[in-house]
Amino acid sequence: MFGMSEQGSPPARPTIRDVAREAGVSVTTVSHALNGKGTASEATRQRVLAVADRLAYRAHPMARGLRQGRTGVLGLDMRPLDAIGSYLPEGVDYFMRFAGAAAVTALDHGLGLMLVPDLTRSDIPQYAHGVDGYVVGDPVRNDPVLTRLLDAAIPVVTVGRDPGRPKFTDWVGPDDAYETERVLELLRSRGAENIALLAGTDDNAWNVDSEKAYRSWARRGGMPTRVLHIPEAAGEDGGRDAARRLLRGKQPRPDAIYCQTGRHAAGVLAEARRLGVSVPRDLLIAAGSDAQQTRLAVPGITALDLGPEDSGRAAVELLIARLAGDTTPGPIILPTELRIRASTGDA
Amino acid sequence: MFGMSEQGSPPARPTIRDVAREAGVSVTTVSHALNGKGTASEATRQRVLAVADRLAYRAHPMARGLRQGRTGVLGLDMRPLDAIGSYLPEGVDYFMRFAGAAAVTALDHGLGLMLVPDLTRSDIPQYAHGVDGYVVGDPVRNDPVLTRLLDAAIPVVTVGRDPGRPKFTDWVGPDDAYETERVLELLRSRGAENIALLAGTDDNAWNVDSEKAYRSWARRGGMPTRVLHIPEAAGEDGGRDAARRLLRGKQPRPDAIYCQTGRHAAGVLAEARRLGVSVPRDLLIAAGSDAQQTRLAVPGITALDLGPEDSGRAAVELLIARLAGDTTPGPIILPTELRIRASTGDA
DNA sequence: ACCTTTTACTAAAACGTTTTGTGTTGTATG
DNA sequence: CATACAACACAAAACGTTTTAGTAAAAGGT
Repeated sequence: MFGMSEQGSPPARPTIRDVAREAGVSVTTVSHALNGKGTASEATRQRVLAVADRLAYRAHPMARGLRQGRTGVLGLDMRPLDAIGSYLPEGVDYFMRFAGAAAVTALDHGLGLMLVPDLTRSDIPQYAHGVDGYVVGDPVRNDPVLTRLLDAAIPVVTVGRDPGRPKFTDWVGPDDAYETERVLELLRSRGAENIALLAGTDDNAWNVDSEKAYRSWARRGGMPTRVLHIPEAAGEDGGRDAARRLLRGKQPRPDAIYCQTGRHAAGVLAEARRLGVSVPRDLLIAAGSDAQQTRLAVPGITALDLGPEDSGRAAVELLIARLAGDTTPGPIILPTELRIRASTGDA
Repeated sequence: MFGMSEQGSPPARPTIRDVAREAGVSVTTVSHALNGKGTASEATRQRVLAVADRLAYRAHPMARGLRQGRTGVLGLDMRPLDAIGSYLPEGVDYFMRFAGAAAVTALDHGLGLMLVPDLTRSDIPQYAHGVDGYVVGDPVRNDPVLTRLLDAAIPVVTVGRDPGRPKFTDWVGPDDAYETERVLELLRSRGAENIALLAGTDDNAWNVDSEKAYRSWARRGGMPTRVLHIPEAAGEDGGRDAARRLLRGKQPRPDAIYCQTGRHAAGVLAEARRLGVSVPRDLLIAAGSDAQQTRLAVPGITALDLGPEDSGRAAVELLIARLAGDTTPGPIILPTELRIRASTGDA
């Protein structure tokens, strides 16, 4: 106490001790007054608040976090981040809307959201342990990040399920199978009889469940199936290549193509046009994920708007509920919007 | 010491005390061994590392941050975040590339990046004080967030300068005046003799310096000037309205329009087409910011790629340098790329 | 042999907050 | 009058790590 060198000059940052000294009470009373705990009288409380305000006192989150064992910060595994440098705006659109909604939702609960670059690329960095829980998007089968976080006993909620963890139910997201059939039904109602699927190659539930639903739906409807697996990272080029094979190959030409990603769909559209295949007259196109490419294409491409804002919001809320001890079973299924555009023609 | 209930069962999360106990040394020696400090012998160090690895020990960032007075986390003021819910992807593209590069750069230095929703909307939340410094983009004149951060003695670097703070030099970004003239020179070289400027309404340096440069450049070249101020949030609709006024008004019709934002430019293009004005034959269009809209437009719109990745990288690096005590004077001027597309015709 | 420096280690303080445990006083009730 | 409870406050411990301050022993120099 006598060694406190701050006696000579004001501290750079006021601490709870400064407030206690000026208010003439103990640090316990200051803490109680500021946090609505204990039994401080109203008069004491007001005095404390006034002093804290005058000194611009703010609790140090590190100290508080250390004592309380939680920090008030959530982590967001920023999975598509690596692609930014290579200029793949597919993830940009979806992810930003998702991250934005997540951040706002966190803030509404007085929490922060920390962007953590793709944890699949490196071990969990030191600072990333200082969060109360994580949101991870589109886990792949037996996702390594999910493994790490679960091993480290860090609470986690995913968007989409991990195909290799059927018992992990802390996830939110659309019913991919149902949504896929929804688009297929639209294509059928617009006259399609031979629908090809352009799937991605990531081993995540989105791809897995959508393809499974496609095959099941086609079989039940007595329709032919044709699936091409194109890496998500191939983007529009991948879509173009696939369209060439589908529209110029030896097999019967499909009259509709359902692409998982909007960029694949944009590539298919561009190549169809180049090959003289008219959309939507000769070929219908739809995408399982809305993006700038589907919105700005001419003609606009019908797409499932997966509602990244809803996903971000729901994921954060589920994580907060889990942190608060809520054990309501997951998953939380979210609706989507089917944005009908010219690529699927008129009714 | 005798009250330590963890004696009966292993702690949920190993602490440095557990490592010390098992390695048979003090906690000081563990800390030194793990952090490359002190004078631990090599044999002791190896023993400590082995125990720490076996116990999966990781320092608690809160405790470390409290002791060291820094956390290893940077904050990013996510200014356009609010617009996400209203589906304005203008900011999405630029911001995501910016934030992504910033996060990766931070990680490369072992630091984290926390997204903090627009601080202009609320006071700095508690958690947001637990960062070592901030990156703030496009400050407006006497930016309130900058004011708050500087008042709280939180280190800050901006992308773009604050027009009301000529003495604040901790910023990175392009030389907006120079870059504006560059585009104007291109338009002139393509035959333009009457260039209109579509500026934004945010009172930030980007708008201020670009307009000033435009007026100065036109006066020096004996060219007429015409400036319309359109709110950034008006997006393509704003661009369309402006084009109507410029192309249908009583004043002489411009033969080129330079738009600050890519969305304004896309709106101008759409309206010109609707009015039967051919681009680039009758009208040249250029944008001061590259975006999906400028890239995907038909014809593609010539635009300045402001290099958000470079900005994000440079801002984080300058902030890290400042935190390390580096006092090299700012600002750090960054180059841009002029992406020439069909909207400005051929050479 | 003696003094100084280096090696190798430790105990305790420090960081700033919240929580636990306790004491005093006043009031209500049997 | 005695007992129980509530109001109001405080001191100290707790949280987990890093840094400060110190000591014993070994090594090096004169």
